[in-house]
Amino acid sequence: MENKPNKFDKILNSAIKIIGQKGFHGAKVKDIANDAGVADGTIYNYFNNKEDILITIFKVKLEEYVNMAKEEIIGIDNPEEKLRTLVKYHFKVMTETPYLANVLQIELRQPMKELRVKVRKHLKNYFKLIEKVIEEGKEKGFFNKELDVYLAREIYFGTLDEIVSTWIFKGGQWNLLETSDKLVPIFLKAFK
Amino acid sequence: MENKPNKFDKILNSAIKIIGQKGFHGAKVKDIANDAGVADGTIYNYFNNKEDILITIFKVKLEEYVNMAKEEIIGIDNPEEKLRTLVKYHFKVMTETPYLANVLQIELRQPMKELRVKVRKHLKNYFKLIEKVIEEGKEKGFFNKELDVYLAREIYFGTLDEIVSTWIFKGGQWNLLETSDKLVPIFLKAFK
Amino acid sequence: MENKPNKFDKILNSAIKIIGQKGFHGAKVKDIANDAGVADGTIYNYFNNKEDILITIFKVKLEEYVNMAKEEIIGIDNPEEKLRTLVKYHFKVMTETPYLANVLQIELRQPMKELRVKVRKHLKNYFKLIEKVIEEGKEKGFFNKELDVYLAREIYFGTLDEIVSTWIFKGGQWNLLETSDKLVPIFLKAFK
Amino acid sequence: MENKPNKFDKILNSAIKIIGQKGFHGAKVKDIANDAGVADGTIYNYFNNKEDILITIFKVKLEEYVNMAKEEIIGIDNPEEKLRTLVKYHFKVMTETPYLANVLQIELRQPMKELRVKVRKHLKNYFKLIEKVIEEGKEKGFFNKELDVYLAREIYFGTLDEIVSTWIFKGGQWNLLETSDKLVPIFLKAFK
DNA sequence: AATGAATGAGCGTTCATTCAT
DNA sequence: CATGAATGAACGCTCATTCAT
Repeated sequence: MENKPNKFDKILNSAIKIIGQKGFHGAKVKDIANDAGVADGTIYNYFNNKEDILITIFKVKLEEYVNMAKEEIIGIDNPEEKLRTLVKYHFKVMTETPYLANVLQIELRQPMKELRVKVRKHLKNYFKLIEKVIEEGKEKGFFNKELDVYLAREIYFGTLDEIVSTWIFKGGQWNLLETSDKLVPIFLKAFK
Repeated sequence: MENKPNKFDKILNSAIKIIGQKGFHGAKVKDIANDAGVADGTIYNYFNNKEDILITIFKVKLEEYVNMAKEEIIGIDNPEEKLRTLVKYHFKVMTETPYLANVLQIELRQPMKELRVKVRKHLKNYFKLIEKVIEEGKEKGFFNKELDVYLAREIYFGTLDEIVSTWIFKGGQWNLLETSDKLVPIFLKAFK
Repeated sequence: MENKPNKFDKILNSAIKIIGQKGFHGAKVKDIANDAGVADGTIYNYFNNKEDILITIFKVKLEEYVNMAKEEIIGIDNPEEKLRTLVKYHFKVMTETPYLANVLQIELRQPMKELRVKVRKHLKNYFKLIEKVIEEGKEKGFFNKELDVYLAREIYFGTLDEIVSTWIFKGGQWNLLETSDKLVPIFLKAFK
Repeated sequence: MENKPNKFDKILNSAIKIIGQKGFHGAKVKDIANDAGVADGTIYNYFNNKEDILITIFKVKLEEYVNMAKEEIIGIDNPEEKLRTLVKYHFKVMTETPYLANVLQIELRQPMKELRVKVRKHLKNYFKLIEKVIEEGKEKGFFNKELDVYLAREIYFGTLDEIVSTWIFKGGQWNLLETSDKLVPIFLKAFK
């Protein structure tokens, strides 16, 4: 139970690093294997093929992310405060794991349709979490009763996505946490 | 005076179609040539290489887009009305030219860094247009004097981008114009 | 009778320049046409194909060379003096027309067998000229009666060829005429 | 310990054969792979690229040649005898490995300058060997004290090169060893 | 499980040649 | 004769995947 997980994790982390640096197409299986310190062929003992690696990154890391995000808001009652916490957490993770941020931001828009479907599937739980918070905000009277939850989630996620994209694009030159201080009040107004 | 532009346009439109369907990597030069009804080599009379095709799509089509968008708001005084018009125009174009929408939405996040830089460069004028409208809204008292224009533009663009992404992802099953009717009031509230 | 020869010569000289710089394979028909100030297609009004250009260079330039070389020794009786003159003339031409020297030195060893046959054919008259001088030297008692004329010609031509090759290879850093002053006495001893 | 050298040698020998027949440009990587009984891609496990194959031929085969040539003269004291042995050995190798002879004779004059430099580099040790023998001949009083060693080497190599070129060109119709019996005395006279 | 040599389909690009104008 | 846009066959090289050891 220890050898395999170790190697699996090693490969997965190397994949995040290499794909984050070079993109899915630019990342060669050999590069990932080298970085992980295993032979090319070994990768195929843990993953079906190259696509499977990417999909697994999304599956594992987004699940991790959602679980952590849920823990972050576990003691919070106020839906507005929950939202603020989620935004901060999003920016924090992106700042602290830049390779992963690159992968999530960029590979989410997979040009290969079938791959895109598989990849976006794992966002669903993240979307659900956000939608639940917004729903709760509506129920508790913080947000507008007429607010379309799905649209609000698109505003939420699209905005965060764009902010991180720009931030990555500009080389991560500023502190995203300060951005969240300006962003959250606007969200709250928007959803009122 | 007619042949050359015709062939250039033919190739460009075929490229939009094929790249829109299969993504930049999935689109083979041969596919584009076949679709345009020219020989492979002919493409290289009009473009330096495959990358150049993608960059040219962004250059030409975004310039066209921005020029048309500017015309759309030419007679309008009210900044809120301008914003509403721009949102509608965005959704209209995406609806009417789905292949182009695909290219713009997906290839904007090029994993190849150098290519991404070149591609995003041509968004600048679109960003400027939005920022100008928001700025004007602040000056005329429609929007909050404290509003960060760049952040507002990221909300605007990120949201539209995400909405269109989801819409494409779901196969374009609903009318984006109805979405705009719900979205614009939220933007206006957010920017107040 | 004037237009055509003009253009023919222009193309031929451009071909010598470009092939001399880049080699036969490296020289593109377009490069030659550009340098000659004509359209690509025009070349095919004067030459059957690219190979024909190279063959024509050898034909025209070697004929010119042999005719000039013959004139150089026209008033000379002494076969040793003739040999000295031919060596000097060889080095002089190679020094004064470096592009041509490049072509003759390098493209003579055409890897394409059929082309090589056609190219070397035009050396024949040059070989004959040398052989005649050596023959004459034997008859007049300057050279050894037992000397194999063909072998002597191979020594003569092979040596000059190698000297020029080395000289080109080293970037033409020294004066070939000085080399001839050292070389000729050795030839005379060898053929005695 | 046996597979890898085998495959490397197989590819190298096939390359000599194919390049010897068709020239460097005419030899397709696929041809070489087919002849060696390996897949195209396998070649790139042993060589960086096509150029590298040619350079390696020169490196390996000329090193082999020089080592063997050195052994040939190992027990010989007399520099004239050494020279005779080297000439015979040169012709013997060219006769026995005609493909290699083709490659060495023809590809030495690479039109591609950078490649030519790399290729000729590996001749240096052969040149040094000849020069050493000539130098020794001068010191021991067999050759003229005034003889320019580099020029003598150019005569030696240029002549052998031209003789083999002509011989290859004419289809190898006669015995080169007989030529050496006539050539060596001329060399000895020339260097006196 | 692990290895890494071997595979071979696949692709972007070049360029000699043609031919309608 | 001159043009130069169009052609399309051809090739070096890559790299995900396999499989004998």
